[in-house]
Amino acid sequence: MTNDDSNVMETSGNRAGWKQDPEGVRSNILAIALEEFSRNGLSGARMDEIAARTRTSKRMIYYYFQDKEGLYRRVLEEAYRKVRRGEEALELDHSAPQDALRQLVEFTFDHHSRNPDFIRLVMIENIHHGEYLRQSEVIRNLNAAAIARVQIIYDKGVSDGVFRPGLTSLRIHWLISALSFFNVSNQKSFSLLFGEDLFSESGQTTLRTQASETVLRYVCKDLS
Amino acid sequence: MTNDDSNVMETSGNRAGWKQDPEGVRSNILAIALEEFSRNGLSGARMDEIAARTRTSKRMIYYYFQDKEGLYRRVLEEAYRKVRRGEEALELDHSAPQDALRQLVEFTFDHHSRNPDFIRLVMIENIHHGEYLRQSEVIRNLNAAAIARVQIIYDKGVSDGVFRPGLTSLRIHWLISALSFFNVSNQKSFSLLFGEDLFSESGQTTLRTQASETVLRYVCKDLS
DNA sequence: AATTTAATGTACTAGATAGTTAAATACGTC
DNA sequence: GACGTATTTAACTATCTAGTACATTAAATT
Repeated sequence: MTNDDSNVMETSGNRAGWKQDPEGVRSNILAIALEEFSRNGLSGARMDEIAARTRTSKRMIYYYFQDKEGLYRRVLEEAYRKVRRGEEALELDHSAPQDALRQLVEFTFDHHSRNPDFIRLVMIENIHHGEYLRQSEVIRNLNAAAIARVQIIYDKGVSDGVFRPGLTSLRIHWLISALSFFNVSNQKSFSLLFGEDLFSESGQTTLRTQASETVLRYVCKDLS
Repeated sequence: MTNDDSNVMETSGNRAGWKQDPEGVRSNILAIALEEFSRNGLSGARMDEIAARTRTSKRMIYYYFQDKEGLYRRVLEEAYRKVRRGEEALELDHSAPQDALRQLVEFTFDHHSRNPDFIRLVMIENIHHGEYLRQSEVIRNLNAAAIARVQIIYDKGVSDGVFRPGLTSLRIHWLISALSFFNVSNQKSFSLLFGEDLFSESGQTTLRTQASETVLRYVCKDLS
């Protein structure tokens, strides 16, 4: 009879007073998982490691996200959402087309540079042949905006007579992405093979200018 | 007495007549390992799977390459060597600078496109922060040639008065690499988000032209 | 021919890792 | 305030995986 109480006490330990906080727990898991997947890749990341760094336990990860791939998918979605939200900060519509385009390129360049975790996730996703990106309708709907932004600037530039006609916003967007993405994605290999000059603070400033110059020279009718 | 013979026979199986072929075995292992690492990444690749696809056994992989990382390092080195050998095929020194540069860009664009396994290895290596690239002195010595090739063309163009001065061969090489690399590395994510148009056969032809145009417009004094 | 060395095959193991089982605790609702 | 559901904990397991021990055969050397 009297033993029951003591048994319960013995195993209770620090479980005495915990508060429920589903949303907090979920977002805490996602934040840590983003770091781990981004650092180590899908197969490289360890569920035990993620769990340990979390304020909760491994069981909760499976409770909320089913399995490792489910967690990865949610991390990917969340990363895209966050980055796209960040892009909405840019406001440039009433500038001259050349200025607007320059601003767009330099903003994108900086934005990628500030979000290396996101870049790494996209790299990882490409390693996996876009398998998980393909499964997410959410993400696919977030990206029309990027093309539309270029389209507006380009159309204005053409009708102003400063941009050459015959280009497409898709290809201009591809060019901007290529320069901004590569700058982050291949920073390690490039600096190991060719030196660190381009990736110092001043090197990056110059490279950003080079990027916008490159795009402008590609799009403009005459060189300014 | 008489049992000894039969015992030996029973376990001998297909091991009767095998020939030694160290170099063949080594290169067979490397070729399969390249495919597996390139497809699945360092932590994603499975030693058992590599061994199974090999004409030899797992034991031999460890015999020749010590451990998984040792194998990966050799695969990386071999891939760089092979790709750099492929680049030596290009011969263009006595063309006009604009033509030479255009040829160089389009050659690089195609060369990357033909070697997706190599591109994937470089992506994977960047995910690993260039950890293994850093360890290989072999590779670091292979890359001066790429810059030198650009330098020759650029110097000629400047002294001919067709290229603008003040640029560096390093930055021009960075630009060429960015366009050629991104085209392969981000093909999956880009086509999933923005459609497959750029990656059809005709789309790629146009994109290659866009790449060389981009570089030329960046480098040339006046637009042709 | 005997002996040594290099190359290969087979079977195994220790540890890592994704995922589970079973039970306890908080919270909303009647 | 009793009851059912959502949330959380801790300990456990089956499997996967890198790496090894040990035996064996081909070639080189003497």
